[in-house]
Amino acid sequence: MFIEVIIPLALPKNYTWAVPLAMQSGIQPGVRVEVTLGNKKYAGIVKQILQNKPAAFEPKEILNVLDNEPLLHPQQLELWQWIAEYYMCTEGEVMQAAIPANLKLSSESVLIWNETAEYEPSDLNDAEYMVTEALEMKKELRLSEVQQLLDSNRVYPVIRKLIDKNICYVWEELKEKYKVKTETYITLHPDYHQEENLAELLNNWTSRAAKQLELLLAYLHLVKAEGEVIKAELLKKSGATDAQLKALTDKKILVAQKRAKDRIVSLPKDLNIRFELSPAQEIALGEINARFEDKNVCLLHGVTASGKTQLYIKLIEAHIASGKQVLYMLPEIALTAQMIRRLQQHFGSQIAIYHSKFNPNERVEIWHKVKSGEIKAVLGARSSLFLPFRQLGFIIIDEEHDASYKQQEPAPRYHARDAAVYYASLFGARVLLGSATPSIESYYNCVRGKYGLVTLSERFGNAALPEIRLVDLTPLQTKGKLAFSPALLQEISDSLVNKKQVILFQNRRGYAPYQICNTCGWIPHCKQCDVTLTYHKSKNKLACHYCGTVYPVIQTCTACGSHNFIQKNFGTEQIEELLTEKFPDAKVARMDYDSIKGKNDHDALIKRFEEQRIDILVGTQMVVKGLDFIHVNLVGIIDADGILNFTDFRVNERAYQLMEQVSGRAGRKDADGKVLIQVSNVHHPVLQFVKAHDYTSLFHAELNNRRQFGYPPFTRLIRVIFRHKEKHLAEEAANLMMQGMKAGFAQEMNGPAQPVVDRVRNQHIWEILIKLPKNSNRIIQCKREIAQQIVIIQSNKRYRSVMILPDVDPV
DNA sequence: AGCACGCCGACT
DNA sequence: GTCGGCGTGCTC
Repeated sequence: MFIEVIIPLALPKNYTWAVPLAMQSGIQPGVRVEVTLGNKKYAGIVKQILQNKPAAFEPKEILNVLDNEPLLHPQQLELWQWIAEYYMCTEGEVMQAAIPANLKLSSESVLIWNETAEYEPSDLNDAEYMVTEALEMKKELRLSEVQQLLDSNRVYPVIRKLIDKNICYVWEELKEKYKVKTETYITLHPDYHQEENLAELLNNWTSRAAKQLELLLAYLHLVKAEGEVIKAELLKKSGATDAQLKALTDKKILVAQKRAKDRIVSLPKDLNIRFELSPAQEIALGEINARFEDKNVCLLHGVTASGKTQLYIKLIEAHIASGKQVLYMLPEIALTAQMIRRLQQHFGSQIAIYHSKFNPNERVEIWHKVKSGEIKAVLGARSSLFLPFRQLGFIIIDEEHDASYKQQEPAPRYHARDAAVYYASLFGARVLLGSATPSIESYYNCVRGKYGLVTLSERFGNAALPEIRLVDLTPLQTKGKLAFSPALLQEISDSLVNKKQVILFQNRRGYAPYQICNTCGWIPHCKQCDVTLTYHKSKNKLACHYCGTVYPVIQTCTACGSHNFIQKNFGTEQIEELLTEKFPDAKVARMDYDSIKGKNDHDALIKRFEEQRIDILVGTQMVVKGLDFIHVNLVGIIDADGILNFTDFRVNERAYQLMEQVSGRAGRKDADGKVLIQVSNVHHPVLQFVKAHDYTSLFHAELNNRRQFGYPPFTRLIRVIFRHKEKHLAEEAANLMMQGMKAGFAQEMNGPAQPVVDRVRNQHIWEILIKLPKNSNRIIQCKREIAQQIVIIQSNKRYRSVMILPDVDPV
């Protein structure tokens, strides 16, 4: 028997192993097997059983079958294969992204002391002697311990010497990292289950071991009160020690037993949570169900604060009731405690949360419970798509326009929304996309009848959409950029007087986006990236927002030696500072990547804002995503020009989404909301759409642009990225691909060109953009051609080290 | 991804 | 002369 196995590495293809007769009965697709590859061991996943022995090589035998039952269902393996093909990566890379870290095992080398070793200490150098000494004492050393001992990562030469000298040998140990969490519970020994036996024991207790008697009484008390007794709790409540308890168990009075304990504890379902849908929501719900009669995918276009979440809850309930599982995806950042609490109150232990903040052991437990079907619904970020659902009936992709559904780095560069639509088809499941500002692609799919469309144009509770005012900065900008126009200051002050809250949006972190030498115009740049450094006042450092490197503040201009720097533009940090100056009585807080360091900072800040312990919140993108604050009546966009002046074909779409979503934070309940947009380019067409909250007009205008310039949704894009620390090597490799594909794809190829930021972490970047007609054969052909070109280019050793990365459907 | 093999500079 | 740097090739 031979099997094709997926190894969690970027191997160009899957490898084949032989299965010894004794292990054959345990083999089926989806189980993990222990295999040797080179001189490491891995846990790979069986993809399929092969009928014939491969002719080209002699397969090695697998070492072990690691699971009694498959780790996943056939649909997951199918999804992996689809993602690998569609997004041009290996199945191993998909496996890396899909499986929780603690289910991926790889071996660690363990040095084993050779008992029969004979050696001359004088033959050994210092390092060898140190390791030998430690080995003789401990008999076993893992690679990491040797590294620690020698304070070096390059220990292999030393180990080689020791093996040569017969002092030790190496064993590759494959370790299961997942640990079952256990707790010890205490029961009374069966001898004392009879009342009279127990009474006798207590009555005849000698004066010695008073502490043990005390402990025993504490136990009896606790068991009466709680029904069962956990060791840790008993020791804590009685103040007894481990030794005293051990004495009682040794005397066979008490019994201590271990049992597995779930890490996943969910809130109990709150049965009092009942809510009624508004008439508009009822209608929308009916329409969604009607669309699902003949379409598998439906887009719910609901304005901000229209109560989409309530609709989701009703739909999830219905699907669970029909015995199916549900996946509810949100962008990572929108998975706030607020949201999680809301869902857990409705679904209790039926729902699990899954995102990057969960620890590896918890993820394994969720994995198994989803696989068994015990968990009915998952609320998660992008990666929750890979959970092993058994009977998936329904997927919700909320904020479907959000670009963070597309994974950028590393491979697989998949789009969770698009992959979800394919995944659902494997189960015959329905997909609901939700957004107040749908992506042009999804809305177009509705317009041409591929997806169903349901519109919810009324805010919940009949709240009005916020009034939007443009503030023209041009006449105000006599001496450089201005953070606050008088109009904005007035509105903020009004809000504060009325005890309302304010959100200010500025899409730049730090204090000043760049410093410039006032004498010669020189601007400090990152040494590794082609970007200006942002000044962070609180840390008094310059930071590169691309690679994260921090530099000391530059006092002297490198170009002219002058000490006269001025700061240009505003980051959130400076906005916050200026606000504190202008409104000394207001409580101001900042929400951006720098102020949200710890895992709970984000939730804590939201909570403080919710409780009105903050009056003005300044933030970047982070304030946009799905936050629901009822006391906000003013939203200010400090610098709309910064949003409108990108050079991407999606600028208009993005700018609209951003501004409409930020605006949506205002006036979510009864209060009138107001939005002030500060901008120099007042006549930018997108602003008119934002002002009128007119998504459909934006859509049609944008669709015309896309048609005219041949962009999605009328074409499919594949971007090929070339990266190398030598600029000309990356460029040459890109040119080679242009040449190589000219014959078949001359019309569709664009470039090579350098992106706006053409160097990141010392890597120069060149890109080719291919615009393909929506003809699936042609697209498949093109992908095949790209893959071939990569092989050809890299067979030339000059370009071996150039990174060539295909990115399908780039965002 | 490791890791071995193999070819060129700073040291006992 | 050797140790050790990392470029290149292979793993069923």
